[in-house]
Order: sequence, then structure tokens, then C-alpha cells
Amino acid sequence: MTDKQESIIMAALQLFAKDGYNATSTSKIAKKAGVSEGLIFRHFENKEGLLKAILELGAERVKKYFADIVLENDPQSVIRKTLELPFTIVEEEHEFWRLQFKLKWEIEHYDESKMDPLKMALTNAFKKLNYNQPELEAEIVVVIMEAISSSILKGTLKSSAEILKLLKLKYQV
Amino acid sequence: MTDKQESIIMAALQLFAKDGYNATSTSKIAKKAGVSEGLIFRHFENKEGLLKAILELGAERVKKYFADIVLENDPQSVIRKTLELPFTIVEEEHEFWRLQFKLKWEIEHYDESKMDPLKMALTNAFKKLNYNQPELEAEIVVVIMEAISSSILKGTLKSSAEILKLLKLKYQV
Amino acid sequence: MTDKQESIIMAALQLFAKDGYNATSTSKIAKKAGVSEGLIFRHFENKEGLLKAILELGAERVKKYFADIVLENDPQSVIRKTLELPFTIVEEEHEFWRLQFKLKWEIEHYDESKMDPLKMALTNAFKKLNYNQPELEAEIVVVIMEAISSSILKGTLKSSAEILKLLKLKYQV
Amino acid sequence: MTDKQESIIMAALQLFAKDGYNATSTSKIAKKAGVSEGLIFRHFENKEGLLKAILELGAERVKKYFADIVLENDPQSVIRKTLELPFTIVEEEHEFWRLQFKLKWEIEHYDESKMDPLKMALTNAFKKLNYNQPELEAEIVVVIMEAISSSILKGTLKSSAEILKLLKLKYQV
DNA sequence: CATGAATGAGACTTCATTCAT
DNA sequence: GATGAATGAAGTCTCATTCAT
Repeated sequence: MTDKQESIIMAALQLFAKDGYNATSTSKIAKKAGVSEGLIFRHFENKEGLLKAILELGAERVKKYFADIVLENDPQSVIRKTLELPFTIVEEEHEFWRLQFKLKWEIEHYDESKMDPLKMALTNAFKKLNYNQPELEAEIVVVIMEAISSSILKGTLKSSAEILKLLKLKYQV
Repeated sequence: MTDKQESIIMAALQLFAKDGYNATSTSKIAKKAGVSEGLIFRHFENKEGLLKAILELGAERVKKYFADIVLENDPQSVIRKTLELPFTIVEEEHEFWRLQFKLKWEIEHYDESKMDPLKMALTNAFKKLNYNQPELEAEIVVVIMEAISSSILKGTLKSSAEILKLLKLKYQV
Repeated sequence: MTDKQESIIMAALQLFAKDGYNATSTSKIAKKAGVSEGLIFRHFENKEGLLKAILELGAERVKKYFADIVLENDPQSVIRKTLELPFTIVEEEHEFWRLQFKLKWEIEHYDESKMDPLKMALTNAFKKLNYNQPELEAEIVVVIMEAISSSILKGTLKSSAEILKLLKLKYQV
Repeated sequence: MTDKQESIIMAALQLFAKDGYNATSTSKIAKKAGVSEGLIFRHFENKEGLLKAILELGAERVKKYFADIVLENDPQSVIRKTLELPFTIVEEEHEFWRLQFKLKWEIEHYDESKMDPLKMALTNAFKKLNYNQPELEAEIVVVIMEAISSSILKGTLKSSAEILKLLKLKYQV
């Protein structure tokens, strides 16, 4: 990955996140990245190719975030870390994640399979804690986690710290 | 509202929901609605005007859905009905609600105030039930409700019936 | 000429004068005139018909302005009145005349024949005053008169009163 | 300035001059210039940008025409050359100048300042010749010069050679 | 690898005009 | 006579993509 390739990706990332995929022109990306418009197509074939590159980058970051949770043995820690996840997104990565969430709605068949390892880890955790329906519980936690993430990214969640505390209390983690 | 105005709105609704606002051209809308492209602009001034008309329609439907909950006296019913809400969306309205959710990400300043009455009703309900932090509880329920709605609309929620049952159990409603 | 016909003409006049013929839409005219767009076409057949109606109105006003000069016997008065003409245009008629001048450039074959009576009157006057080339003198006076008119209408003429005085002096009228 | 840029300007010049700015579509310009329509916007940003480019070209040509007069020392030559100016416009440049004159009516705030050097030169000349009101005389000559130019360009001036002779006689130049 | 001029399709929008009421 | 919904062509402009250099 050359320097210019990276700056294209970073520019696209920011613009896609701010304005959406369709509303962002390749010319704006090129200008922001400080490269010629043609270069985008040499490196990524077309606009969608650029999007895919960004999406893959997203999948990798997701894996990294999940790794720490999935490798955790203590079931309570698995749940706690999952709930904490949305609150640990650093400010600088907000636009990156905004884009990922936005794209879930924009792309026809968004690949949700990257959530599977987390779901399994959670299911296992709830099993160990003798919950009656561990799979359902896992799915609910994932849903809650995603919902809180998107609220945070959209900036509509108030008193987030207290909510986290309350959630941990409910799950006793 | 003439016949053609309505068919424009319906066509736009479906296309916006399927492909997104930006990716839908006014010419496609006109073709689908069976009218001339110019008519869209005579009636709605511009593409955004058409979007606003649809959004207002959405706000009205939201109000209608919420009315039943907000006017409820029994606190447990308030919570139960809120949790049930996502599961009561009829198939035909799916694309309409898909659009509403999609737009939350696509539009710069999406107006979230329409949730306020529901939040207040929930806060009141939790107060009556002597929860320690009724406002936080209300916010969590809203977040959960929205999350489940979006999962259902995206088609990524499995075993939705059981999840509802489990949630009701947790809140004893 | 009904009331509505008149208000259409007046509205068109003002808008054509301000923005030009091409840049003025029939819808703007209708709105300004307070009538339906269709009515314009019932009365004037098409946009060009409306223009022609205005042009004829212009020709009539020109005739009226010229009548007083052409019927004058005293040769010096003929010249003086011609020179004074641009300065006698009342403020309210400015946009009307602006339009007439603008159209001379906008219309392919603008009919200049309405100037003929004036030219003849001037030629006669110069003949009576024993100028060597009365026709040429007449043409120059007309050219000067038109030039000053357009300067006034464009608002680029300074010290117009003094210029008039000086011109009268030159022609001893 | 690439080849295509130039052919766009030339095509626009001719069409603007013939039909006016508003009545000329960018698609017609592109077709006449033998380029894609999009190229117009890549080079000139928008239709008005193209107009401005042409206008600047006009301002430069005006300067060139005036330079010879302004640098003249002999006052009579200044006046004579100014009067002769309209008659020296070569046939091939007619449409260019037609456009310049047409635009004075079409554009909201046409910049008249380019006449200032000429006016000053004339004022100076009349001063040297001991005219009582040199500034007024200068303004009149400019007005006459512009009027004759526009008559020539519109093709409504007859016996132009004699008129020039007569004017020179009047000013004894 | 990198540029940027050039393209052609299609975007949103405006407009003169028609026609049923 | 008068309305205003409706049209279809054309308008300006944007965009993803190509290609010679």
C-alpha cells in the first residue's frame, strides 16, 4: 500500500462518512487526497472497489476489537467488555464507524457474518452463567451493543456513562 | 392531493427505501409513478421537497403508532406495548420504515424529537414501577426498541418471537 | 383589452425589461400578473405573441412622442425637441424604454422604420436652416439622441443636464 | 489554453453574438466547438465563467484599440482617432463587438470602467484645445462614438463614410 | 506510477405549451 | 373567459471512467 493509496483511502473514508457513498464524487476524493482523479481508478478499478477496500479495512478493525473479547475466558468479562465496546470508540475513529453503520443501510447485502465470533463468545458466556436461553441473550446483547453504538455515533445518546453503569448492573458484570 | 401526487410519493417511497435517497433519480421516480418528470417539481419544488413530504408522512405515522402507547395508563402496558412495537409493523409498511431508518444516517440533521412523547411515557411508567433511574430505563428501552426495529427491517434478526418473549420476561410485562 | 390582458402585459413588460426576454419565464409573468399561466397563451398565443404586443405598444408610444416634434413648424424647435427627448422620459417609463432598447439587440430583425418620420422632420429642419448636408445632420442627431437615451436608461450618463445645454448650444437651438 | 479551450471560446463567441447569451445553450456551443458538453464546465466552471472569459478577452482588445489613442500627444489626433474608431472595426471582428454591445444590456452590472482612459485622454485633448467644458465634450464624443459603433454593428447606419467626414469637420480634426 | 484532459451518460430542474374542467 | 394540472423537450451541470502522455 503506497502513500498515495493510503491518502486516497483516508480521504474517501472521511468523505463517505460525512456525505455518504453516493453523494461523494471521485473528484472530491482526489482533490482531498491530493492526487489525480485517474489514480483512484488505477488503484481501485472503480468507485465501488474503493468502497470495498474501505469495508475490508473496517472488517479488520472489527476483528481487532473483537479479538480481545473472544479470547476472554471469564464469562462476565465477555459480557462486560461487549457492553463497554461502544464507549471505547475513540473520537478519531468516529467517522470511520459512522461510515460502517451508514453503509449497512446503503449497501444491498451487507455482510453481517463478522459479528458471528462475538455472538458465539457471548452465547458461551451466557451458557456458563446458566442463563436459560443463552443464544437469545447473546443476540439481545449484540442488538443492544449495536444500538448504543449507533446512538453514540449519531450523537443522540444522552447520559451514556450512566446507561453503561445500569446495563452492567442488569447483567451483574 | 391529486392522484398523481400520491403516485409520485408512493413511487419515491419505494425507491428511496430500496436504493436510498441519493441513488434514486427523479427520472426513475417519474417512470415508476407513470408521470412526467416535470410534475415532480411542480408539486414538490425539488427532490428534497419530495423527501420532506415523505418524512412528514412518516412523522404522522409515528405519532399514530405512539398515540396508543402514550395514552395508556397502566405502566406495564406502556412498556410491553413499546417492546411489541417493532413486531407489529406490517409487511407492507416495511419499506416505509426502512426508509425512515435509512434516512437517519443520510440526512444531516434528522429530527429525533418525535421520540420525546414516548420517552416521557416510559419514564413515567418506570417511575410508577419504582425503578431507581426511570429516565435511564426509558432511554434503554427506546434504544432496544429502535435496535430491534432496525434489525427486523434489515432482515438480520433471527428468532424474533422468542426475543420479544424474553424481553417481556425481563421487564415482567 | 380586458383587465387581465393588461396586467399580463404590464407584468411581462417589467420582467422583460429587468431580466431580458429569454430569461423571463411565462410562469413568472403569470405569477406577477396574478393570473393563470394558461391565460397568457389564450390571449397571446405564445410567448413571442406577448412580446409582439408589447413591441406594438412601444411603437405607439414612440409615435406619440414623435407626433409633437413632427408637427412642429419651427426648424429650431424640431431639433431642440429631439435633443430634449431623452431627458423627458419620466422615471416610471424607464423600464419600458429599457426593454425597447434591449430588444433591439435581442431580436433578429428589429423594425427601425418607426424612426423615419422623425428623421424626415429633422432633415427638413436642417434644410430650412441651410445646413449643407441636411440628411447626414439628421442622422447624426438621431444617433446622438438614441445614444443619450440608452446612456440614461443604462444609468451611465453623468451630468446629463449640462450635456443637454451644451448640445443645444452647438446646434443653436 | 488548449486547442479545445480555444474552440469553445470561439464557438461561444459566435453564438452569443448571434443569438444572445441566454438564448445560447451550452449543448449548442459544445456541438459547434466539436467537444463534449462536459468539457465546457471543466474549463470554465459554468456558463457564466465562459462568458467572463470572453468578456476579459473583450476588455483586452478594447485596451489595445484604446492604447493607440491614449498615447497620442496631438489633441486633434486624439479626437479624430476616437471618431474614426467605429469605422476601423474589421468585418471579422463584428460579431465579437456585437456581443460586447449586446451584453451591456444583458448583464446586470456591466463594467464600464474600461472607457475611463479614453475619456481622460479626450478631456485632456479638449482642454488643450481650449474648449469651455472639456469633460462634457469628452463625454459627448464617447457617447457619439459608442452610438455610431452600435449603429454600424446593428447594420442600421447609412452613409457612414459621409457621417465620419461631417463629424471630423464639426470638430475640425 | 501518475497526471489531467476529455468523454458521454445521466443528474436535477425549468420552461413553453396544451387541455380537461 | 379562466384555471392549473400535466407534459416533453431542453437547459445547466456533475460524474465515473478512459486514455494519451
